[in-house]
Amino acid sequence: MAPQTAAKTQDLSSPRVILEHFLPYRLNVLASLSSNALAQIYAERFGLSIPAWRVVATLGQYEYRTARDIAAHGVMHKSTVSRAVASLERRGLIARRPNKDDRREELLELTAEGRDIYEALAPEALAFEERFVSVLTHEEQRLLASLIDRLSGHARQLAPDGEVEG
Amino acid sequence: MAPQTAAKTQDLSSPRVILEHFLPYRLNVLASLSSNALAQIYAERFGLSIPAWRVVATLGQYEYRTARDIAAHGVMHKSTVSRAVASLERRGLIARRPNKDDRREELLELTAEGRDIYEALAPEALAFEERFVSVLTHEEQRLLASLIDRLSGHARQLAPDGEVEG
DNA sequence: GCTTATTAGTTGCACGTGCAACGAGTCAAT
DNA sequence: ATTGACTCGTTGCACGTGCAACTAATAAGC
Repeated sequence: MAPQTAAKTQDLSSPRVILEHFLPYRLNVLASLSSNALAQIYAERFGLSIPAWRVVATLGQYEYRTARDIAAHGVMHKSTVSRAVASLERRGLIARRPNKDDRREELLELTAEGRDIYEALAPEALAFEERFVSVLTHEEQRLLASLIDRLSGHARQLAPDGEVEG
Repeated sequence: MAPQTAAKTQDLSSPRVILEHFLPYRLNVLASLSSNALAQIYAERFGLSIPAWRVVATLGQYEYRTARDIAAHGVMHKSTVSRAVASLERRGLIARRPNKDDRREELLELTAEGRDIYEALAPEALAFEERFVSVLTHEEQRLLASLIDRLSGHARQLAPDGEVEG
């Protein structure tokens, strides 16, 4: 033991990251759990990848969107969206239509068949979410949502540039 | 309009998923934001992938662990861990030592060099976490942690089988 | 009008990852 | 001892994804 100071041996080792308490780690585990469980619904039953599901969900919600909007909104890389869009178009689930005002971009929308899938999927997704959060009271759900919102807003400032995989 | 009932046209369309309110989506976006920001630290400065960082962090915290433990604990696929371990071993950051009691498994530990990296990384990871959650009060942080814990426990029951990417 | 910078979207490439199949080791039953 | 079920870890394969470079279109500077 050091004679001069009362330093404990613990002080000589640097701080440790306790993974069970480490927020980025915990968030990723929880996000993966929810993502994978949800993916079983849209992957096994409709053959949709995660990005494809997001494109369908965005167009189901918003009617018309450009690929760029979906990428920014869904926080995905533009190449990821590009490939998901190409795949969905090959399957006849979405249609693209050039924007006459700016011919660089294309407006995307669900076809009738795509909307059928969305309308089959949406209730199941909502039902899953309900099961998922059923351990929390409504008040806790509301609180969690607001904490996530504040953290997300702050995190986007910390990582300012562009798209982030979601 | 239907003459008999006061049904609105809205009622004819199926329910929609509002992505901005959809918890699996929001969780994934937030997890990605934190993950990517954190990855800048250990990727750019130490050349570690996410799984490699998790192996190092686990061994930094626990001293000895098997690959299987790390996979289960870190919620990763065993092949993912296997490759991260192989890569870290090639770089001389971890060492493996067969378990004499059960020669199927190998005990992993950080080498001196691996520990150096961990000790450089851990304070930065903790500092990042602090910046990340600094928008929340301590009480809110504590609350968020408990909500995440309860959701994670519940989610593991919903998706019972095995490993989940983190 | 021309030149340069910027933006939407695509694609080749490299790489990380999940899956399934496999080898090696353990354990239980007989 | 032998068989069969199970577990730890590795690896071939296919595929999804990020990155950077590219095309086409637009916008800005002059």
